[in-house]
Amino acid sequence: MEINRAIEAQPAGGWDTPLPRSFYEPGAVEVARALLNCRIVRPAGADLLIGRISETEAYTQDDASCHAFRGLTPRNAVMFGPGGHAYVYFTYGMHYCVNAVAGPAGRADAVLIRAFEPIAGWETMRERRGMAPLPLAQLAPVRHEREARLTVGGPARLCQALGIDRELNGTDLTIAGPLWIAPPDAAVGHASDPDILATPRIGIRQATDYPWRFTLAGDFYTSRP
DNA sequence: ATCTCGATAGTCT
DNA sequence: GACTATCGAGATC
Repeated sequence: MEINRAIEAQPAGGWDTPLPRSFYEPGAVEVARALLNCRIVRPAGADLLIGRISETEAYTQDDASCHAFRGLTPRNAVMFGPGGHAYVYFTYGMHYCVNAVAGPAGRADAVLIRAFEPIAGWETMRERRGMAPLPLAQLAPVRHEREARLTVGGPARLCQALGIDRELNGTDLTIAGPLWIAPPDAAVGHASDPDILATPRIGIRQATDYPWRFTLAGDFYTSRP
């Protein structure tokens, strides 16, 4: 297995220390693998929403299913900028999805964040998703079918849980602002290559055979392989 | 567990 | 005018 440069370049740090721009410089496939287990962080008023990224998809500018495949438009403009920014798009008349832009400026790659494990702020996430609060006795997220529906099973669910909409399009993910991505928790660590599952991407009609959807073997917080 | 379908609006041909 | 990197409800097995 080849060494993942994006992971090597990643410094140690807490949830409050965003990954640096250099993390996003490789292409979408490499960054998509490296983002597994990293933490997506979203301040929400008084509390903080944090999730452990558990499912990603890579989109490269050479790939017919990528929004940037047919060139620059107002919608996909942030994909053509430097890596480490959020590309948020609106689709099907009602849903938002978030990507982390990858590659250097001029290379329009992006990584779709499809699922995460709620780590902090799950009460707020449930509220935003329109789900009933859990019983008071439950002090932490439980690995339950109902709980998975919170942030797993489609990329628009996690956007709803985190309150991500078009206003966050273009957000710099390398600074601690309204949305950023931090390294994995030290106790969790980076995904090791042998644990990463690569399967076809979901919901596309072009280039359906590229195995560019990444999950972790045995991870509860991912839709079925 | 797996399916079909409707909602709903922005983007591009 | 067609299509969409979707979700949730409801039907059906």
